[in-house]
Amino acid sequence: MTTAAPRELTRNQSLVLGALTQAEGPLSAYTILDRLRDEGFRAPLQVYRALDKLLASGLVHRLESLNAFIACAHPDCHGHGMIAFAICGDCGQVNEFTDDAIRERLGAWSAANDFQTEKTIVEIRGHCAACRAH
Amino acid sequence: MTTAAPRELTRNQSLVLGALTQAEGPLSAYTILDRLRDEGFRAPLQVYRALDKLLASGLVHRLESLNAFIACAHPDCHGHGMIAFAICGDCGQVNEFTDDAIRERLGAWSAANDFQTEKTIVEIRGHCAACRAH
DNA sequence: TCGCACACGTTATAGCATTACACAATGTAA
DNA sequence: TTACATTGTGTAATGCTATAACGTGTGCGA
Repeated sequence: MTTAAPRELTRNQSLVLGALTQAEGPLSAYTILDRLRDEGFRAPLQVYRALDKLLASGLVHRLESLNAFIACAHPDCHGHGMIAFAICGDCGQVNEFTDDAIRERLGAWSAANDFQTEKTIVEIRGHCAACRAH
Repeated sequence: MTTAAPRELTRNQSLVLGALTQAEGPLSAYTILDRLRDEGFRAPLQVYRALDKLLASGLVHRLESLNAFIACAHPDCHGHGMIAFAICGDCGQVNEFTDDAIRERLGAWSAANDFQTEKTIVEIRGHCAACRAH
């Protein structure tokens, strides 16, 4: 997997990335929009267009099971092929991690089935230790 | 992981399951609704309520990256903890499979991080062999 | 100067999911 | 039997997520 061009960010892209970086958890596109109204954002498309670029460059990840977005937890080493997320349904905290064995197994399945992988989604939903401690 | 109670299906649940079984690929809730209008379905909630039960019993799976649903490909052995899907972005075909190594690695991460897993999502998006052959 | 690529702004619309209220059928404990 | 809880159902309204289809402006290489 290769890292996308780290081209300079535009104003809108920087604002969206900033909103996600400041947030302590994932944000929906519409929540981002609300948080950037003071900066002049008026329409969802302004957010989605910025997100498209940020996703392509690996600076932001999409959580499919949440329809939400989060800043990459490893801002220096984006671009690896498989990223997994553990999502606590109680506090909303997200833990980002990678696992070479999982990546290898998914790669093996793709090879065995002649399937060309474009994106891999691994998300585990559950309850974190802190929340389970009541 | 334990299989949910295989209680008898109601009429609505049977109709929704039937629509998904007949379909050759995943269906959105609104597509199911359209296909069941002749059976008397009028509102999205009729579909979503039936889907809730079918998902809980393992007869149907939700594809998070597609916001769509598909009948379980192994109707006899539902209830296993991790199911992976390979989704072709061209033809829409979905391949369902399991992998003990992946399940084991995700379980190891959960144990190491004191995370109680409730649901695991593994989806790979890409292009199947048939579609890549033009 | 022309044409192209890209980012941006706005309005409208499409697609996915839930809330809220009302009613009927069933099972069960008092 | 009465009272209550549970479960499934029907309908309308609403909310959340994402994209289509316009048009504008700017920078840059041919």
